[in-house]
Amino acid sequence: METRKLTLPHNHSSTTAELLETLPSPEAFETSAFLFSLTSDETRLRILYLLCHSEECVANIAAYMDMTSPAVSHHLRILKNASIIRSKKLGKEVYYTLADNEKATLMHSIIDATFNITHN
Amino acid sequence: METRKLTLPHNHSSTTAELLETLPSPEAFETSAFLFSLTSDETRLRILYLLCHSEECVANIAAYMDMTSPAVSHHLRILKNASIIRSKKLGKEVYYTLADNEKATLMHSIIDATFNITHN
DNA sequence: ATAACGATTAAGCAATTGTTTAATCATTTA
DNA sequence: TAAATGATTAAACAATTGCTTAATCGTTAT
Repeated sequence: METRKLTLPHNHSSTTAELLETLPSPEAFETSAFLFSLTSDETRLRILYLLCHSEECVANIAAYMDMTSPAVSHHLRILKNASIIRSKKLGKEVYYTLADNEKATLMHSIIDATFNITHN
Repeated sequence: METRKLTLPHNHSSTTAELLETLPSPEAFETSAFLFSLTSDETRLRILYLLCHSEECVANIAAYMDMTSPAVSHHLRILKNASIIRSKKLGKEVYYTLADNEKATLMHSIIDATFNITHN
């Protein structure tokens, strides 16, 4: 395993050098940024918020969002691929809701925390 | 004030209709999505993480990120405009660090919470 | 004063992303 | 079996975004 030796142009403080030793892994940064990207789109955030509080079929989500079903389907696939939501098929309809795992719970609480600040 | 009356195509459950009454405001969705967009870019997330734990000048951030200073400056401006970081000028150098306000604290704790999951 | 250095700005570009439209798949109903 | 309905897929397009390069601004040092 290769580790890059980093020499800063200006050595102002010692904390930064120490910090570099205890850094989250590149994968942690990558997957964290990806999780944030899921809710960085307003449309997707609204869909996810809805699914945090109910279980709905695509047609209803589309009506609620005032969007076409292909557009909604696109966002649902992104959230589903990320394992943030789950789906079940009943007849012709596919019902989506928040998944039951650590990542989904994290996203839910992050959204709630943000709304506590941005509300009003 | 106009409120849109929404009729869902399929009325499966009553919870969704109730949910629509207690929805966060459109502005809350907008500003929340914007906050998430700040850390949805891996580069910006790494910069913000660094500034959560130290105060550094642009040249050092650029060295740490292995990026050009214009590229770093671009991300710093985005974070600064969002009031997540603050800057002070000392001589030729501009030092950046996490801002001291509710939004910045929120972002910091959100990042920490996410790393707790994505780490390993 | 002028040269050097750190930082920012601006223009151009490549890549990514969200939406539209049309077509297809799957299930149910007539 | 054929028509209708809900959902997904795919291609095309517009808009956004992050980075590069070059130019400019501000401060310090020669």
